[in-house]
Amino acid sequence: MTDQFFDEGALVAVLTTQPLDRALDYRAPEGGCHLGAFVEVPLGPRKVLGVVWGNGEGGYDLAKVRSIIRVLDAAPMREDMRNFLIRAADYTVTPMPAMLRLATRAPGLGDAVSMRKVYRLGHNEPDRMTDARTRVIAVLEEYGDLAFTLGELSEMAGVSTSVIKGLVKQGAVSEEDTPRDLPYPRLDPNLPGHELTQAQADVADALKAAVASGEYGSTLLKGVTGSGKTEVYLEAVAECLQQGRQALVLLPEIALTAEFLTRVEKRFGAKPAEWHSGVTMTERRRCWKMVGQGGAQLVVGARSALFLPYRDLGLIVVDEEHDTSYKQEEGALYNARDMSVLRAHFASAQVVLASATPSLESWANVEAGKYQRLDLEARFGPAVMPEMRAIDMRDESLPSNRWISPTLQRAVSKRIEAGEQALLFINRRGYAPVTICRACGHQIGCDHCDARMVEHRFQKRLVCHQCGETKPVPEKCPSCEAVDKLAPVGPGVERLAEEVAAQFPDARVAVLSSDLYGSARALKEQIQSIAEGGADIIIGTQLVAKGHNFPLLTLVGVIDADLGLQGSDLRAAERTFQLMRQVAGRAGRAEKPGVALLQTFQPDHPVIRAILSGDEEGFWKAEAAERKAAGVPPYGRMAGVVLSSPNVQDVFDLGAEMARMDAPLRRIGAQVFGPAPAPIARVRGRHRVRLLVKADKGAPLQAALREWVAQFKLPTNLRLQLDIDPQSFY
DNA sequence: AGCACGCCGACT
DNA sequence: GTCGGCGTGCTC
Repeated sequence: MTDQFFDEGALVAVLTTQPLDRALDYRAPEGGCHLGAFVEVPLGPRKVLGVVWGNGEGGYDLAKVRSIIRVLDAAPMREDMRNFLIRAADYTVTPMPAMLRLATRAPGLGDAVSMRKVYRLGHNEPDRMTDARTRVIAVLEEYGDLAFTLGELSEMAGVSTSVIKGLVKQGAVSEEDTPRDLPYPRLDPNLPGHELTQAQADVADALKAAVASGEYGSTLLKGVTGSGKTEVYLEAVAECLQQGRQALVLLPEIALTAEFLTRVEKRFGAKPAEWHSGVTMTERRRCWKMVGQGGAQLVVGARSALFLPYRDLGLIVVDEEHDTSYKQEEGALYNARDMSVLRAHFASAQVVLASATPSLESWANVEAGKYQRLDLEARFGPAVMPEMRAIDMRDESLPSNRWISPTLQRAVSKRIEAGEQALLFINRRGYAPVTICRACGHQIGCDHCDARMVEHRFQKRLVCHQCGETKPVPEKCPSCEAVDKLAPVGPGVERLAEEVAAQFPDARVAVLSSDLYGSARALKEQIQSIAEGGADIIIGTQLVAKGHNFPLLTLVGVIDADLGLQGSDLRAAERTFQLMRQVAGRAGRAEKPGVALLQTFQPDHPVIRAILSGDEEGFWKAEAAERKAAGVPPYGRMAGVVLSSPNVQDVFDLGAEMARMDAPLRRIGAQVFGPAPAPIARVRGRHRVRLLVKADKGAPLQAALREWVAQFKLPTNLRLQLDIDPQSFY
């Protein structure tokens, strides 16, 4: 299947990353170009990035058609990638240029091939030998055919760079140009893998067989924490590499990559390519290029790694597939989990969705026969699932502004005395979620958003978790001007830490909250030191629910298990369930059995009961029945529309008009709800109004939405954002 | 997205 | 008169 070639001067359509609604015609440049080529084209007075998308459409004054300036130094975009982008744009109702931008996020894509000088042993003898020269030659001889940069070589030989330059002049050392972006070290899939139990080996074999088929397929790999999920899917990666195809492992959290890279290195003898917001520009460019040339066999990354130009992608693993951070919430709105399945379709690749607590979507896809399901039940070694119990907060006497019940406190003390670790989980960052005036009841809000500001005592400031705005804690109430009446209300991690310090004065306490660490590295070091026993009590947010291994941990206390149960979010019950199970899974991963204690005011709530009884299938079935009855995802389809503008009147007017003119939606049996002020009604000075569209599962929702939205002319400055399958409903 | 063009109010 | 506000339209 060779890609079409266009001779010089041929009329071609080029899709650019500029927000135009269609491809424009250009002439193929000198030397011609391939279909899919990354090119630079003139657009008005500017030069922009584009991709050769097909034959020219014609119909434009031929005299005005301009020529492609040049073909960029990158492998042409492959047909499966082009088709994937088209379908992804269609599904998410995203304009093609925005979709193309996701696929061209390579720093320096437009640059000329970047070269650097490397040095190796030359053919001549130097005119005379000196100590320094001898050392240089010795280093080069020792490493045989390997070449080094000037800096590397001078350091290894312990000589100044001028010594090497002198040897180059005489031909004793040769200097050559090589491309700056080098392939990643080869991964060896034939190295012995982790020893697997029979059950694990069976699951691994099933995955390997799927990969070996060379066809599309999806598998839900369900395994409780510590069941060896990672080891098992790494065997599928091994099979994929053996087939000579590329593999991608998506992780929801950058903080998890470092640990994962080490595991890959242990299994395959080298580190894979890495792609997320934390890697340097140089590394990203190398990764993008090498993925396209086949110089990277395995990529580990965040959701955007899905848009890299793989040459031959054979396997996508979505680890912790239920994690909400797979949903991109800004710009192009897509869910990397769903898009993985789409991409795999076009690439004839396998998808493995791994989780201890799968999303209801994936569970339903298994029920519908779309995904294969493989379970890893047995835990590694002697550890068993922790015992889970509720602490009924109605029976506990707890003074105000205290959050650790006497029962929980006793349990923690016991663990510390035994030399074990306890984890206290609270899903709120900062010191206190609300700052209230005791004189007038005013709650301090953000000046730019409608969100309440969260006190961060650590930073000595109030922070808006919506827009990031910060300000100092005011001395007097901004509303009634009363002095010294502002009081923090409710618990956050920082405040809980304060209480822990007061109640357990001799314990070593570690706080794990994403905003306390400047870098992923600092966070990783902290996690490492905790795992080695550097703390008695760990206080953590959401962050601790994600896959870290703490062998000494035997008690998990959930401060407020009711958080997230209430509210209108349709996924609230599901999230609470997943979170509780995961946090509980932290306890007793190694030899010692663990206990999880959930503080709750609603011990009889079905979610709390399902968690405590461990009846997972029961929870899923009950939740599925409720969603089916309500006609909501995954048994119905939803889309969100957010209108935003600096002008309040504009958003409400258009919102009301859109709700009224809903004929295109009614034709497919869909309903519109709203307009309502979006749950955060103001963000960065823009007023937001939201409408929700609900349709039947089989309804052609996207087409109807396009038709519906096309009826309206947006005032300048008013933005309309469509969100297919919205995740959050706040 | 940029950038030019063009049509209205305030000004040296 | 003309400077400059930004709404409208075009880019092969």
